[in-house]
Amino acid sequence: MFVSTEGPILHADLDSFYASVEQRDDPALRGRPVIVGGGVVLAASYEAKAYGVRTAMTGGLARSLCPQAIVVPPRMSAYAEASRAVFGVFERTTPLVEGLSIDEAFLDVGGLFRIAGPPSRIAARLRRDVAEQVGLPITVGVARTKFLAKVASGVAKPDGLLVVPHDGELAFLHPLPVERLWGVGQVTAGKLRARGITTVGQVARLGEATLVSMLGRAAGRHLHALAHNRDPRPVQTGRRRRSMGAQRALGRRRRSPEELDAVLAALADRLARRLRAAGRVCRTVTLRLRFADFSRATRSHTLRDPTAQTAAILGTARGLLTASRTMIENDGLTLLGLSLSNLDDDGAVQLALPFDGNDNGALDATVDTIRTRFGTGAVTRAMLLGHEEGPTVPLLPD
DNA sequence: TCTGGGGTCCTAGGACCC
DNA sequence: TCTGGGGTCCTAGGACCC
Repeated sequence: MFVSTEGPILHADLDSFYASVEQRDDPALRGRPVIVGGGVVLAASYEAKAYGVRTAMTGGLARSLCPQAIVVPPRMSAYAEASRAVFGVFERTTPLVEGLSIDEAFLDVGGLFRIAGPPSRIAARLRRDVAEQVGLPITVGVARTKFLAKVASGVAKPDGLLVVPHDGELAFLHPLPVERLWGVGQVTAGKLRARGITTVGQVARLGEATLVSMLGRAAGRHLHALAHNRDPRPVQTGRRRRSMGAQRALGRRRRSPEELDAVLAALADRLARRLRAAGRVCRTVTLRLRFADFSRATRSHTLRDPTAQTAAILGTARGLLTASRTMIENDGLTLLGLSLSNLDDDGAVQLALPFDGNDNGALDATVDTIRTRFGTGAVTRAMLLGHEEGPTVPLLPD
């Protein structure tokens, strides 16, 4: 983990990311309203947004708003690849990159002035590099703090660049609607609106104690600080994920216990593989349930010993599912999810040996060598690592 | 229109320990 | 016999983000 010194900070955010990748890869989609995703809108091109189509909207509503939209299924691997390429551009701009999601990041460019010029020039070049090297539009907000840089990119979208000058921070911030504040969603905006508060400037005039009594301690303090543009958080590289999850929507049809168990087993298997591929272990297994009325419930169990084994994770998940049987039968289950948290690094030692892929005998010999040296039980996983970017193939079952 | 899939952080009560 | 204050961990729920 590396923590930076002090701004200026860029917030770089790809525009309508999935839809832009689709338009990049299929010229027939350019300039036309594009919706990625079927049941729910995962992303909409700006041409579709002009008709009111929004992310997370149901497909039916989106099509009724924009009947001429072209709906394409998501291609997650293409987006992951595009994301890697864009983050490559980020890393060549500055080593101080904090990824926030697949399509946005903070970049600390303080200290680059002498070699790269002022932040506005760095940001302009970043946008040009992403356009030329990856073929995607990206918006960049520049400010002294993370929070303000993020607000700036939100205001500048799409395909824009906005620099908030040091002496114009509050003049920029205070006229904005409260929804622009990071962390203010529907619920919080509703609470504020109920008191007649619609702009950031109005929030700033409220005392911290008032905000805390309205929104709770953390949210109140957070909002108070942001409204006054106080955000000391540095750009942090190397942040690690704290949980890992997978879920499956089930529709409204009633599912048999056997069907549910099959879904659960698939989720546990997928997660355990991802956990092992990341070299990590978990201690807490959480079952996520959603019901016909869209209410949700979670049931969790914390293990004594951390694990990344499919069997241990699935066994725990099965226990939680069994304990939730009555709820599931009464309320109509529509989604089943599993989440792993309390993550830690796998303590395993990894030993890699060169191996001629054409010679199966060489693999056995390698495993034997390790077993002779470290004991029969020492080899719990054998992975075939490809040259360069090749896949990692597990050779022994867990 | 009838609602995906992947995450982060905070709150609050109870158990337990010193 | 009745009692304080502080801390950590676990569980469940909720807001929010992309």
